[in-house]
Amino acid sequence: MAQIKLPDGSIKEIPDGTTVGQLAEGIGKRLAQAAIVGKVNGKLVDLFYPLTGGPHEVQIITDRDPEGLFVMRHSCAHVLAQALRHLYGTGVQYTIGPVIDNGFYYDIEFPKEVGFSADELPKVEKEMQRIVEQDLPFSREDVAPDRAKDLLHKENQRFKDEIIDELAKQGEQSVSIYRQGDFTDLCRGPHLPSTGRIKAVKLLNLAGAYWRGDAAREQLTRIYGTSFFDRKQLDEHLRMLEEAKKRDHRVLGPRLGLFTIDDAVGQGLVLWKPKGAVVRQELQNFISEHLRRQGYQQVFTPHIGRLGLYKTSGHYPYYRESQFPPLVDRELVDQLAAEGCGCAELANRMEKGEVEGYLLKPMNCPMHIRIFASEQRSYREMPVRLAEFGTVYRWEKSGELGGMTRVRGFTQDDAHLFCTEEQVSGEIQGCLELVKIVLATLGMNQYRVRVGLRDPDSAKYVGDADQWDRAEKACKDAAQTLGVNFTVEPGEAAFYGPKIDFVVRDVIGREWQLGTVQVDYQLPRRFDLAYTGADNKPHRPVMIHRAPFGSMERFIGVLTEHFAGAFPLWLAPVQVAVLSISEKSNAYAEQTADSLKAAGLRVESNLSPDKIGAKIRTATLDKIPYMVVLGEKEQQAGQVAIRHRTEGDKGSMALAEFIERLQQELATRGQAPAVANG
RNA sequence: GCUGGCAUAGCUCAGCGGUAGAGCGCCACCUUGGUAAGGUGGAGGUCCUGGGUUCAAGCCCCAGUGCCAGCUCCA
Repeated sequence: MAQIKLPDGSIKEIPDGTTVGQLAEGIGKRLAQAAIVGKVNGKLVDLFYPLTGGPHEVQIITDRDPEGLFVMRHSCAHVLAQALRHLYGTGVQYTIGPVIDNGFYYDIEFPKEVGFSADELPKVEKEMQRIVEQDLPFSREDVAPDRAKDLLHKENQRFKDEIIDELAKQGEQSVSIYRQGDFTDLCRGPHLPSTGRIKAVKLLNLAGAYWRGDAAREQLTRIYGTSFFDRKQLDEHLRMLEEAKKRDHRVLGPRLGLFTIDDAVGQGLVLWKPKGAVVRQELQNFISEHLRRQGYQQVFTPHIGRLGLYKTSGHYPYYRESQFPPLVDRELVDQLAAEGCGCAELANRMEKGEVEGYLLKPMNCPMHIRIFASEQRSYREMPVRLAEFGTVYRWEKSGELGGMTRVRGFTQDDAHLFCTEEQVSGEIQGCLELVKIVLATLGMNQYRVRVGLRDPDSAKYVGDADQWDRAEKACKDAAQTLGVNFTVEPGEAAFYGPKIDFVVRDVIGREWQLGTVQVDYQLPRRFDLAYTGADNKPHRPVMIHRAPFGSMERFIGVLTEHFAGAFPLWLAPVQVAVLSISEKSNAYAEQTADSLKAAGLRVESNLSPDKIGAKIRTATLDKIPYMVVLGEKEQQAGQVAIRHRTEGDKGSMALAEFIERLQQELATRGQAPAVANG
């Protein structure tokens, strides 16, 4: 007899060899019908998995469990590969087909004569549907690795060899083969009882992918799909994808006049248009207030600096690939040209440090360090906190660029804190507090925090172990004090010190690193920085790099999506739209707009001959927070009729009162709604 | 950088190897209106760039550039 314990705590005795499916049947008919797979002692197994001995903890996974969806999607990947073989012949090579967030994919190598395109996805879907309707049962066979290879060779598959060899090397005595109908695949499983359990499947797009993620190896076609247990959920998911597309900052940004990226200017170089500049300026003002409060000092530094500076910092040539090539000193170029020096030779000499040149700065820190080093420093003035909205340039590979989130020139809300060893902990806390204020004010609560620590088994880190221990503890403590969920990730530290990253997810599900706080022992040493201690001896300061927004470009890109372009009043490029009912009221409207502008508000008037409905629609689509509707009625009463973008008609009030309320809302940065009903 | 797809009016997109299209936007005129689209007319094109095939190329071929998806990378 086998002993099993069910999730409700009940204990059952069943004959040895009873399958999970049979167990489900014994519990209830409906459960058996809904059953997808079983979970035995925490491991997912097929319904035909036999239970023996025990005691085992057994749970029946149904289509209502997340694991059920996972298994179904995995089975979908198999059906996809099967359909492709039906349509494009046995020359179709299938490699790996895992489940991912919100779906699955399969990496395929098509025979050379097949030019597979996205247009054919519906055809493939139809074939998958046919396979689903046949309701083919999935079966499993456990075989020795060599036997598995033979089986798959019979299916014409060669990629699987490599996976099987690896499993064998890991000591696996047997591997599992799954089959449904005429399809055979190496797979860990488990799978659905049969293909008929797939209810709603949709192939989404294709993309290139490398075999084993290695650019040197075969290029495969990755086919993405998703599936759900009912049509409604699939439709809802597809609708959400559409919705997400509408929030995409690459669409919204240009439409709302925030920024443009112009091929004539260059790839990955952002042109901030007037409305985008307003948003950026407001954010910078906001953060500057907090910088002053926290005792930062603002500095400005140039866009280029001598190559030698970046050799000292270690940025050149170590990160050469991700920098724009150096600018070479004019006189030297002339002289070298006269000598007949070629490009290869020039690069060579530059590397060796024989050629003077300038680098478009990839980071601000070396220049801030030189500011710190420009004076003799006493422990009494520490910490020194130097802040700059500093623009840096990085040579991102062309395929990496996109929108505002991955660009070649960007402005960091950067700062470098030079402090004593004892001050590190407090300074980190101050940095995190700032990030927390920023994100809270903007209502961005969907972020995660990563504390990157050193890998204890690696020797690549600089600084002594004591320092590291203290700094890592300071980072962890600060994250704890901050009161946010954070993960500790050993091996994720920079080589020069531990770090804390804030990662935000955008509407398409991509994650972006925004704010970052990093402790650095390396640069103070490379630049031989020192301050005089109370003991009248020189001491090495510790540096902290921090950027709460990360970069203005990326931050505003993500922020645009976060608000779907509808910025809160304090950030809105246009805060109030003044709309005249008819041209008879244009004069009153203009006068009102002037008063609003005089009060410091950003105002746009619409005095066109459009009807009021159309004007309201336009202003609403432009995401302007407040509308002032002005007709003869308002003029006679000496009032303004207020409409809020999302809340609709707010009734009339005196202009002075409206201004007063807006100013209140601005003062609190929208933390308290200003124009309430009435 | 690699693979695939795409590139036509300011925007979103149709388009057949044979005279370049629609909707929105823009401009003008009519209308002077009351809380998400009033009507009419008009302007606007290097069909991404450079080559090639063809009597004829926006369409077919080659190369380049850019964008999108993904891979790889991301101090």
